[in-house]
Parts: sequence; C-alpha cells; structure tokens
Amino acid sequence: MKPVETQVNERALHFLKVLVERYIKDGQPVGSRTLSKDAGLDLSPATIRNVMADLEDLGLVASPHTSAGRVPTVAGYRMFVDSLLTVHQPSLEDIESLRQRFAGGPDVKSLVESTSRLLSGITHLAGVVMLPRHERHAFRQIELLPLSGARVLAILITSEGEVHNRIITTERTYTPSELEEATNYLNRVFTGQDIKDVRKRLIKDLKDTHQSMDALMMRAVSLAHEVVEAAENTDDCVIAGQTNLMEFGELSGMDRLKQLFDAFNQKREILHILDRCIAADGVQIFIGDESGFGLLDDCSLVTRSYRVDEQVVGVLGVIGPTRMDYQRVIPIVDVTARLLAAALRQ
Amino acid sequence: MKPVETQVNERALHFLKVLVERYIKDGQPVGSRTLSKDAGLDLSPATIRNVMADLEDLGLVASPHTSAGRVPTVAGYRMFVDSLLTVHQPSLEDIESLRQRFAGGPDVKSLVESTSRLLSGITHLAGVVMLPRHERHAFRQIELLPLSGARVLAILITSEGEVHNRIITTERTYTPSELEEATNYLNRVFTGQDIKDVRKRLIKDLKDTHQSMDALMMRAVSLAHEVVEAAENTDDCVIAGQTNLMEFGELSGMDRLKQLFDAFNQKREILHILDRCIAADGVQIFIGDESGFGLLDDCSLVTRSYRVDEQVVGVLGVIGPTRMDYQRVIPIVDVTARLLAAALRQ
DNA sequence: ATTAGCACTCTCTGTCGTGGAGTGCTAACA
DNA sequence: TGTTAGCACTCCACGACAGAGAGTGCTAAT
Repeated sequence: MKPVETQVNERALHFLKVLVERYIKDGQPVGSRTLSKDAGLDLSPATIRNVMADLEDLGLVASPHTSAGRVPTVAGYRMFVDSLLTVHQPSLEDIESLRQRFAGGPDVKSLVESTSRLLSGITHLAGVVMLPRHERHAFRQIELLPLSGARVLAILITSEGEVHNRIITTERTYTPSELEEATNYLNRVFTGQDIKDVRKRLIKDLKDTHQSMDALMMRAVSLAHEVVEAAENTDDCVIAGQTNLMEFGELSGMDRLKQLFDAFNQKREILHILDRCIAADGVQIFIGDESGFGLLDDCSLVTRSYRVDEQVVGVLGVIGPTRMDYQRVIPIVDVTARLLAAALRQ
Repeated sequence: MKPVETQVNERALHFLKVLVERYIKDGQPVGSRTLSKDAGLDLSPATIRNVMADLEDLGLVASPHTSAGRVPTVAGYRMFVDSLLTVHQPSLEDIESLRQRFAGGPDVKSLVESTSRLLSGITHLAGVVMLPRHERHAFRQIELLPLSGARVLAILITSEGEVHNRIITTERTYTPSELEEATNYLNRVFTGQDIKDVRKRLIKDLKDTHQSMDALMMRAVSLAHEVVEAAENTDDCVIAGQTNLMEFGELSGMDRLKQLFDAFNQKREILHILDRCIAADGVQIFIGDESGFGLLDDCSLVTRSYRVDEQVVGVLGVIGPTRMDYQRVIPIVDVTARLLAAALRQ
C-alpha cells in the first residue's frame, strides 16, 4: 500500500470525526468553510472539498442537495462510533450525580421505572429498561385462596420478595380446605427450588397425568403452572421520556412520530430488538436502519445488558435520533446499567 | 318578551346546531352559503349572514378572520351540548359491540387498562379511566415475610382478591417466628373488617402506644399500617390512546402537544380534574378552558363516574379536541361506565 | 498536494399578484 | 318587517419570481 493513501485516509477520517461532532451539535449540514475552521489543521475550504468528495465516494457522508454541506450517513456514524469516538470514562462527578439521582425504590418494578426515567431525564432521549428475567429466583411460597364464584386467587412469592398474583377461573368451586390442602402440597414439594426447575417439573407433572395423583393435586399443579407462567412471562419493558423525541426536528413528521409512539406502546417490536442485545457484553449501538425496524430508520439505539450473579438478566438503553451525542450517551448507559445491576443485587 | 325575538332566537339556535355539527364534521369554518344548504330551512345566504352576526354578538360563534366562515366558541359548544344536542340512546347494536369488545381481564388493573383502551379505540380519542377506590373492600388476610437484610415483605389481600404488596425496611431483623406471630395477631384482629375501619383502628393503635401492647405487636401494627396506606393510595389513572390526539390538526403544535403528553404522564393534573367529576351523577362535559387547566384549552373532556353498590368509586372518560363528535362520544362514555361498573361488580 | 478563483446549483425568503371564499352593508322587495 | 340580491371589501392561499446566501465542482496556478 502506498503511504500516501493511508495518510490521506487518516486525515479524511479526522475530518469525518469533526464533521460528525459538528453535525451532532448543530443538526445542520456542515460545509467546507465551517470544517476548515473547526478542524485544527490549517487547510483551505477547497482542500476540504476534495476530502469531502472522497468521503462521499466511500459512502460515509452525503449532501442533501447540490449546495448544502455534508451530513453523515449511517456508515459514517458507524465508522465514527467504531473507530473515531474517544469514549472518555465519565468523570467521577458524573457517576456521583448519577448515583445520587438513582433513587431506586425497594420494589423491582419501581426501580426499573425510575431507572428508565433517570436515563431519559439525563440524556433528554427516550429511556428504555427491560424488566429483569429472574430465572434464578427461588420458589418461596404459593397461596391459593377461594374467591366468590368459581375463581381462585393464586399468589406466588419468590425468595427475592417478588409477588405475582393472578385470578384463575376454575371449572368448579373448591372449598377452602381443598385449596389449603393443595397449597400445602405445592409448598411442600416446591419450596426453595429454582423457579425454572419448578416450571419444568410442573409441565412434566401436567403431562404425566396417568401417574397416581389425586385429581385435586392435579388441579393444584395446573393452577400453580398458570401463575408461574405469568410470573415468568414478565417479558416487559418500561419506556420513559418518549416526549423528548418530539423536540428533534428531524423526527418531526407527525405521522411518523405517531407510528413510533404507537410502537412504543405496543412494546412488541421494541422488545424484539432488545432481545437481540441481551447476549452481547458491552455497550451496543444500532444506528438508523441497523435495527432492522423501519420506524427507527432515523433513530439510534444505545443499549447495554446488565447482569446479576454473572448472569445477564436484562437490557437497558436509550432511543434517540441518529444525531445523538454518542460520546455523552454511551458512558451514561454504561454506568446506569452497572448501577441497576448493583441495585438489583441489593 | 316579544314573541318575535324568541322566534328569531329559536331559529338562530337551529343554525348554531347545524353549524356546530358541520364544523365537527369538517373542522373548517363554515360559511353562510354552506349553512344555507345544510339547514333544512329555505333561506338565502344573506339572511343567514344576519343571523350569524347575531350569534357572534351573543358570543356563540366567531370568525378566525374577516373573510372566513364562523367557528363555534366555547360558549357555542356549551349551548350546543346543553340544549341543542339530541343524545339518542346508543343503538342496541352499539351496546352489543361495546359489550363484545369489552374484554375485561380478571384483574382490576387489567380491566381498567382494557377499558381505557376500549374507550380510546372506539372514539379515536384519548381514553382515561381512574382506578376504583375500594373503600368497601374487606380485609381478608395479611402476610409478613422476612427477606434478606432488615426487610419485610408485607402482603395484603382483600376479599375481592386484590393483592397489595410492599417491601418495608425495618430497624432490626425479625425472626420468621416473630413475624408469624405478628401475622397471626393481625389476621385474628382484622379479618373480615372493612379496610377503612382497619385503617382507622391501626391509626388509633399507633397513637395509643401507652396501652399494654407487645412491642412486636406494635411493630406489626405499624407494618400493617404501611401496606394498608399503600393499598388505599392507589390514586391512579390509566390513560390510553394519547397518540390519537396527534391526528387532529388543531392540536398540531409540537410543543403544545409535548406539554400535553407530559401532563398525561404526570397524571397529577389530570387526576385533579377527574376528582372534580367524581361527585357528579351523569355524564359531565368540560369544554375548552372550562377544565381550568391551561393545557386543555382547546380540548374537551367527557367524563362519567361509575359506581359499585350505589357508591361512586371512580371516573372514566375521554379527552379530545373541543371539536369532537359529542353526539357519538357521550353515549359511548355513558355505556362504558356502566359496563365497567357491572364488570367490577362481577 | 494545495489553493484561489469562478461558474453553477440549490435552497430560502420575501414580494407581488391573482383567484376564491366569505363578509357587511345597502337598497329593493313581498 | 323580514328577506333577499347586489356589490364592494377583506383576507387567505397559492404560485411565480427574483435576489441573497451558501456551498459545491472544476480548473488552473502555485
């Protein structure tokens, strides 16, 4: 390779960096004149125009029209976050400020909610936190209580103090003593076991109907199965600060925004995307259409999984316009994930 | 009074009615020509212009500018809904369709949520449902469970099968047997009583510390008090379909809309307004600034309280632009309130 | 390799004029 | 006296147009 070319490339990338930073700041196409002032190098606009032409050929920048400045493309942002970005560790003050504003409620749900609000509040973007999957929680206690009609209130308590309850309509009414017996049976068999194991065992029991088992116990198993399912299917996430997205001009199409908000309410698609980040280790970034979800085409997603006991239990992050301040947002997401993990560990 | 004037007034009001209906339909100022065709009466535009001038003097209509048609003012809408509107009972089919789409979950929370969605879905406005105040629920059972650290999980179950739980940090750790004893005590004393009475009794007990009472029992009372408080302070509401409001041109100011959505998220202001409707009996309507809440200045609010056992327990309704189809919305809100009440009665 | 100069392109903004819609007023009419 | 036709007037919406500003691409000079 010729040394010349690499030198040019390096310089070009420097310009790309400056350009992206500038565009993130102003949100307007940046021209050669501006760039020549911004970049430390002492080069004339004309030179920079040549470099820009190269970058455009490489697909890293584009111009909205003939005589506007250049704007980063998705590939440009990608290059920026991958190689150009200097992720300075957040200052100790920043961490401290985060920690202070991190007012975790005692409840997991409220903890997650306030985390989401914290993220959105501090970044001025939309914050999203997936509820932790508590695969590791142990079954502590179950309670089956008769209600009026043929309905049973099933309450499941895990060792972490989480309570899941569900009202189940049964095909016949059960007497309190019947339910008590069933409750005792379930608690005797399952207390202390892993929820995951309990679930497996319940499924197995449901299948092996032939085995010698009281019809009532059978029904108890079925009830328990329902509430355990409900407890595990807490596949949910909390999105906060959607309205922050209304402040960005580039997302201002009312119909587009409505669709986006509707998607946030559905949560299905969002969860689907978050699921894909759950395995990854560090901070993950989806830029523009990289998320594969049309509505997020000019948005970016910065996520980070969080883990408890060496096990990934969830994902959190922010959603904002592609033109977001990655440099600031990335460490914030990073630290917040750690804080949440620490809080969950209690 | 001169008979002439009343006759004129009556006709004028008819025109007002037609004008409002037309404006609700199109959303555009309606002129004398249009009105002359729309109103059954065979009058020329010129005549109608005179009538319009009268209505404008009365403050019932206004024109955005010299040469646009007329638009109803708040007073005009008020007159319309108070005296002009013919609230036809909703057809049996409508009721049936509502009843079908009324997929009430077994859980109160999910019931309220789906009701709110139903309201917003069927009216294309924002639906809002206040959670029922369950003053009348009876205390059924309390459970105090030790967690790691000096924390106690308190679970309160009402006779209606509602479960409230709260994690309480205590000043010292309690042994399981201590907590069991406390639990037994509380259940022995309170089971079957009205929650409201329980609350009173707890407060009294907390005050009368001097009376001969075990310190542990005292602490138990205090824990119970906390969770009962939490259970009663479920002063909350569910808002669905906010995004529907984005489709109305007249609310299209991005900043205004953002403020409105933020207010929806806060819920405080909304709850405050809903509170004022809780006493009223039938369908209540706030038009424009009548709500006294600046952000709702060009919105209207149609609400209806719902009752269980002859006691008002909550309010539900819709929020939309002042230009909403009152004729359609009012009966829908009315019927939905009844359906929700019926579902709560189970 | 870099730069100055220049022609070119495109957007943005304000102005102007026109057509359309609707009003208010006046005078005529039943 | 209520109703109507006619008319002048006002205002908005829309398109055309021109000028300014910004920025590019190319070429030729350094």
